[in-house]
Amino acid sequence: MVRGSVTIRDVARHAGVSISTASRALGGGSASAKTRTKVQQAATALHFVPNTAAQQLITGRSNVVAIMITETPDFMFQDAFISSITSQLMNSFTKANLFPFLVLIAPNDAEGFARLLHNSRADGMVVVSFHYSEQFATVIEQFGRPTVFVGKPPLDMDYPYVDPDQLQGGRMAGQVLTARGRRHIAIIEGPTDMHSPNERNDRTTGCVRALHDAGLSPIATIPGPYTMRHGIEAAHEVLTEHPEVDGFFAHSDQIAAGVLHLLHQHDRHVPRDISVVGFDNFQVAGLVSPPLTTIAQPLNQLAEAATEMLCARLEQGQWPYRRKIFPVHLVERDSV
Amino acid sequence: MVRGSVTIRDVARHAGVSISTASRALGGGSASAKTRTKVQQAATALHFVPNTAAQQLITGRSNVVAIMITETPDFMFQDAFISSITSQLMNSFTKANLFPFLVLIAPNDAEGFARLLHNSRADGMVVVSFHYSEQFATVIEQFGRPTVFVGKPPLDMDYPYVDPDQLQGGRMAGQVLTARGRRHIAIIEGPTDMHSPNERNDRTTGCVRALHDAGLSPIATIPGPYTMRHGIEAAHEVLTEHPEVDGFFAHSDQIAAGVLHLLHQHDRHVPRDISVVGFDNFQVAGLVSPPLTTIAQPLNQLAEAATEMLCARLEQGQWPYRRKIFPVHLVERDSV
DNA sequence: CTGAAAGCGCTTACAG
DNA sequence: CTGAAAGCGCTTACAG
Repeated sequence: MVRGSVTIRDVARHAGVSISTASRALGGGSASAKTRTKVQQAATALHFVPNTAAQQLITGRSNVVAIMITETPDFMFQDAFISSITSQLMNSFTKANLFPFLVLIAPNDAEGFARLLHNSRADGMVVVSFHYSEQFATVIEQFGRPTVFVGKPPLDMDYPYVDPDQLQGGRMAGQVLTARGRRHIAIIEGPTDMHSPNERNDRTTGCVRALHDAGLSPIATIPGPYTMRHGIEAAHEVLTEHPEVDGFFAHSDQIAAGVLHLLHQHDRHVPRDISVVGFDNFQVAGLVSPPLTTIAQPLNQLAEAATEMLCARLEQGQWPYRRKIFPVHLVERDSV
Repeated sequence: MVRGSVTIRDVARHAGVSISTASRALGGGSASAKTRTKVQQAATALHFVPNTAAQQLITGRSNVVAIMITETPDFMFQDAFISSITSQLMNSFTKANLFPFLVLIAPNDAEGFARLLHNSRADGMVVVSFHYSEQFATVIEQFGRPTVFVGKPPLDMDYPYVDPDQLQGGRMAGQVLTARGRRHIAIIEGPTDMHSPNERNDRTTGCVRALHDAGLSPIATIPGPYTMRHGIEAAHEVLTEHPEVDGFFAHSDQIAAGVLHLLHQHDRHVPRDISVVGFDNFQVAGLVSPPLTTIAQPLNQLAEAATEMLCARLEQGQWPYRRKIFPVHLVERDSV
């Protein structure tokens, strides 16, 4: 590992074999058992560490895989979805003997993204949080190596992906609200730039369908970032313009926490006066007051599936499947 | 970027010059203005992206810098200190044209650490959260490249570092408690494995000195992880064994949040009956009830200094200085 | 099973 | 300023 250190040439000499034999003995090539031990002992004795740059130059493989996140570092570490899925991905890639490289970049810095991605030397990539822009789409395309999305990619980007069943999640949220007798329901959405401009958010669509089944329509649909602040501001807006509101479907627990916070400030009792449903089932869902009824998504399964897909693609040269959708389920607490 | 793609040879041919001239024109070498434009145009036209593996093989430099964190991914993303310092480091390294590689590894997996570090191809490293073990110390030593610590390294590891003034921070905490008339003060420490076994925690030492100046000693000193749970359990222990307790110094805001939580459960009023001081001044300090009086440390300055030190070492071949200590300050809220 | 040779894509003395 | 050549440390056909 130290600069100017021992090379395979030294190992070969020490073991009394040629360089090519040493290389084979160390790797998977053919070599007699005797030679193999001799060479491996030499390598150990000399603390030989192969030069990854040279290996990569020959084989074209780095065993590095990029995890792409278009968020500011601050947000990434505060956001439970991203940090959690990222940590799961790092775990499963490491288990698969791949080396995760975090490509963390602000949503407006496509050039920095290209540089970082290139310098990661990655063989493949998983996109965790993608805020759409043409430049970013172009960089991913030019990357030209196997790439899988966590979350459905924008319509014009045809990449394999894993996703929780968003439609079903939205439907469950709508159903639990209407079943409770709520009739004036507002939807506080996540950001709109994570899918194509003309595409509707699946969580919203699912919810709208459930409302429709009960003869209803949402009284408001307000997009924004996955933050508590967005929840607070959106709930404020709804309360002001639609004081009759009696139900909220928030697209994340964090947003729901903001909604609860505002309702509490305005002395609207949850769940007596108003019901609130979240999405994610993260830790915060159990900590807010009242504890939040929410839709749980299986993050670990998403991460594992993404890893498996990418590994298969890297090893067998083709995707085992193009997409995998995971069921979600309702976690009932006290906010409905 | 695509496999089997354009090389400098293609660029040279397209520009009508030799490979060596192309290389010089693209890099910092000598070349006529005319040649330089010609080559750069060719590179752009062909979408040339230099092969970093080849560059590294020649120059011995990758421009990658490792950020080492011996924690489980889960903890890292939940811990405000680590995630915050990491995100600041990533920012400042990126600004310095270096590529941060997160080496995130469980505290017991020294072998995995060695592999990850090696595969990062890093030119240097900054150690953010170091839980001591001989194996880890050995891996860092064998890494053999410039390494700087955030936080004072264990005594037997002589690496340059940046650190907030821990001693002064502890002293401030002690002083604000004694000034408030508290006389039965417990210290809830962070982990003990982050410094050498026979070494005392500097935050504790500072606090003990302040108590000593007031003719006091701590009634208890309880180490543990930087978590809310540790705060809860330790406060419970103190309350049980030393019911006379009237002051807590928690080594992190997170621990303090746990202490506050437990005191609330046991109907001990803060700050009327008991005072609590934290450390960090993270967001949680303003959110708990009552808002927490705490010691603020300048994370961004720590990160920037670490980056500067490492950059200087990488470019000029020597450390500009071996350590840099940053002042901390007391942030008074309502818990004392 | 083993060794000599070619070559991955660059950079950098060395001559001119 | 420019080109031909050497070489970074490996791996992998190719012969034997």
